[in-house]
Parts: sequence; C-alpha cells; structure tokens
Amino acid sequence: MTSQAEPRTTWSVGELADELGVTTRTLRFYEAEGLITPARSGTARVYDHRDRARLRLILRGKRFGMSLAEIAEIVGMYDGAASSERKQLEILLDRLGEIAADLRARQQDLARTLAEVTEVATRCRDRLQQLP
Amino acid sequence: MTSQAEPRTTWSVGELADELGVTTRTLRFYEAEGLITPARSGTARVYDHRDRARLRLILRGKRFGMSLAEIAEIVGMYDGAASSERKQLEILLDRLGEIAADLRARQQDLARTLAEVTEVATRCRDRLQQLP
DNA sequence: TCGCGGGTTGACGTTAACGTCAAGGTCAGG
DNA sequence: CCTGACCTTGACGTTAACGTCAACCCGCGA
Repeated sequence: MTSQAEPRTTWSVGELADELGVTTRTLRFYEAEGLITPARSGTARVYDHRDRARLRLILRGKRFGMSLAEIAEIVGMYDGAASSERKQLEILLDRLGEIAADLRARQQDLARTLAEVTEVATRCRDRLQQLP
Repeated sequence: MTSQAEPRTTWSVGELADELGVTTRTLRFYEAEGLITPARSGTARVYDHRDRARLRLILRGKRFGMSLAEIAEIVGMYDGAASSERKQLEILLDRLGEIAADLRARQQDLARTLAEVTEVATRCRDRLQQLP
C-alpha cells in the first residue's frame, strides 16, 4: 500500500510561515508589497512550490542584508527573463554580473573577518594559558 | 625636508565621517548609543586610531546585517577582554566561537548563492546565443 | 568686524518591516 | 448548534537607525 509520505504540493499561510520560520503577517506583507502572488482557494491563500522557492530566495536576500525593494527588483527580473526578450535578458545579465561581483566582495570581507576573529580567539586562549 | 605625508593621528567628526562614508549624525548617534567615546578638545570631538578602528569594526558588523545592539555587545566584550579576568576571557572565547560558526555558515550560504547566480547567468547567455 | 565654514546640543520627522489588535468568515468535531 | 482552529481584511502601533532643522558657539582670513 502506498504508505509513501506523499510530498506536499501546496501550503496554507500558517503552514508555510511555520516552515520558513516567519509569521503569517510577514507573508501577507510580502504579498501586499508585490513580492509574491499566491493562488486563492475562495478567499484563502494557497502557496505552491514556485511560491515557496521564491520565498526562500527572498529570505536569503534578507539574510544578506538586502532591502525588500532590492529583492523585489531582482525576483521581478527573474520573472521578466522568462519572457526571453533580448533586451530583458541583457539587462538581467548585467544585473547578475553586479550581484556576483558584490557577492565575491562579501566573500573577501567575510574571510578577512573570520581570520580576525579566530586570531583574537587564539590570543585569548594564550592569555588563558598564562593565568592558572 | 620632510615632505613626508605625515600620517594622520587624529580626526574631527567631519573628516572621519567622510573617510568612512557616513554622516556626522551617524557618528554622534553611535556615541549616544555608547558604541564609541571619542576624546574632546573643549566641546569638539577628537577621534584617534582606536576610535577609527572601532568604527571600522562597527561598520563591518552592519554590512553583515548585525544590529547596533549586537555590535555593541561584541565590541564591549573586546574591551572587557583587556581586563584579563579569567571569567571574562572565557565568556569572550565562547562568544567568539559562536561568531566564527555563524560566519562559516554565512560562507556556505554565500557560496551556494553565488553558484546559483552564476548558473542563472550561464543559462541566460545560452538563451541569448539562440536568439540572433 | 564680518561672515563663513566648521563644530555643538536638543528635538522632532521619517522609513522599512513588520507587530498587534479588531471584527468578521468558514469548516470539522463533539 | 456551538466551539475552536484556522483564515480574511483593515487599521493603527512599534522599533531601529538615522535625517533634518533650529539655535547656538568658535576660530580665522579678508
């Protein structure tokens, strides 16, 4: 018998909010800001895989310190890219280049910071050794 | 004659703000929040190298999306560590471990994102090739 | 001496990203 | 039929991190 754990295919606000670790208010807010447009079953929101993936993207952007406006611009371009209009694609490609450059800069920044932190930790341990 | 560009040793608010790419208001705000305590020449603020380094730390923290409160906690511990009290050092060491772990997690996140971005860019270029 | 380019302290305004009610619809279980 | 757990749309409150403005002082080059 198919005792298979049928993998989820749609979600309600509450379910998805729980899974993503945010509140339902947040999801509704994002919708009001035009970041997502889930389907409706009557009046209730119904999120599918695309919505879910998109939200993951949005939250990742947030972790990187982007504003919702910036995020909206980017995810909007992803959509526009599907239209496969030459001009659109070129713009997107340009923007992707900028983003990649920014990410690489962050990697440098992160690496430097991590080095500093571990160095401070080392000095800290040294001092502790000299105490007891 | 010593036409050496005497390296700066102190700064006024305006000078330091310019160098760091923030406004004087920001520096005053950080002081009000207890993040820095520059010396005074009469009533005017005078920043030295330590203040400058500290501000760089603060701004880096901001780039990583930390709140000023979190940053205050950390830089505060750096100060407390100078006291070389065993307990203080152990607490700091602990916290540094957490921070390092967080930074490494961010590195993973960043790497994944960068990979995705470059992949999208590649697909984008492919599509462009198939158009003309 | 005058005005200009700095500096100072309040005090109030602003923006983003939600939190927090209030007031109500819907549907399954007991 | 009623309760409880969800969902809905407003509308207003909140917090962080400054921006902005007013009113003031201070030194200095013309």
